[in-house]
Amino acid sequence: MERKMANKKKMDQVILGLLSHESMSGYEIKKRIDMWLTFFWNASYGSIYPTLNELEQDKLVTKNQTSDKGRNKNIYAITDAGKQHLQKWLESSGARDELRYETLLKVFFGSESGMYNTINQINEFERKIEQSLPMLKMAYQNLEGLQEEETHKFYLLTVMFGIKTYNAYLEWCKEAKQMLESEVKGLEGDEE
Amino acid sequence: MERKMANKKKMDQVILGLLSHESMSGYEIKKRIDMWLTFFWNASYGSIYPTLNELEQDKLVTKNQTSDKGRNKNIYAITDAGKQHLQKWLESSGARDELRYETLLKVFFGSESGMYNTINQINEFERKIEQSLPMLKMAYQNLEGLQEEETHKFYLLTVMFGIKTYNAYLEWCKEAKQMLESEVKGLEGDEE
DNA sequence: CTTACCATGTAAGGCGTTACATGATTCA
DNA sequence: TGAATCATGTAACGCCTTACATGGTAAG
Repeated sequence: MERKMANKKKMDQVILGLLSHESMSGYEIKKRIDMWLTFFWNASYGSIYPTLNELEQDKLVTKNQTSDKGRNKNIYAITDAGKQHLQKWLESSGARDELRYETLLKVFFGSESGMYNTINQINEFERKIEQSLPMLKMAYQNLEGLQEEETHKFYLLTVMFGIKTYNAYLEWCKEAKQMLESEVKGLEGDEE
Repeated sequence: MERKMANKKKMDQVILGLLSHESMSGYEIKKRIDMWLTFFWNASYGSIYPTLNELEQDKLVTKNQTSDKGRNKNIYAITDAGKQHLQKWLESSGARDELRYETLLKVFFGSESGMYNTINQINEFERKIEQSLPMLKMAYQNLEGLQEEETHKFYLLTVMFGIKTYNAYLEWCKEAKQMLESEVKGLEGDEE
């Protein structure tokens, strides 16, 4: 064992990271990921709950079953071993940063579907970005005011990353559409 | 069947797209992906060759076995059905654009490893970007001169996207490190 | 009363990489 | 002669989402 991989499966670290800030349930972990990490990381229950069990078996977290008004809830807490595990990963090098943009694929093959279609695809992309930006900007403003908490500084950095790249995306959308539209004007009169 | 999915597996479209430009072998497809799409899409032989067989069975491509000086080579060509399939996808909406940046995860949990480590992680990220940018800029300059070819306009758009976002990343690296370093200066004298 | 949310989990299966396996040719 | 590149493919397996399954509580 241990021959393959050496990479992948970062769910462990995401969960340990969140638990290092605060003990919580699997359900709450999912909410935090969707709230704070969704811009650059995603997770489903189908990977969260099994991972929590693995982490418990490896003694990196402990499970505390509580019942709040008859409703069962498993609160997980990180152990010292878990903190060490997290730290080791945080200090390791070789981070994998992956982009997988179907929109760019469609743009790349744009000659097969024409300029109008490509413009439509860019518009759809632009709308998605424009819808996401306000949330990032709100997060930015909220975090700016909460600088006393050590963790917030780091949250802020990731939010800044999101805002910067999304603004770059929007600029690109404008320029790309201009390029494509200037092409169309050159052909003026050819279309009915 | 057809109940699940409705999304995913874009390898078909990537291959059809490349073959719509030019007939080629699986090996050559891999090279093209690594050359042109690597910034926003990746593929391995383990997914290319099986997909080519599926596409052939579905009559979306045809295989032509040739032997070039005793060396066997399978040249694939897109069929009319394949072109229709590609077109349908190009014109469909709901593109999935996904980012998965481990570096940002490490930054987000930066409070657990400290400012120095986070700066190191950002430096590593910065170096990777700085190494990739020259290739994108070269591609940009090459494509600018070849505007008569219809396909090149669209290649250029994706290259522009890459350059713009990478520049935004580098800006972020600078700002992020400044924020973290100003923090360190505030504590000057605390370290031995 | 019914919708939304809280809460936990499993099963199936798609997707894609890694590693392995093989062998020819080209170039230094 | 040995390394790099050309060229094709498979097996194993890890990762993750989707869909399913269940049931309680809060709010309108």
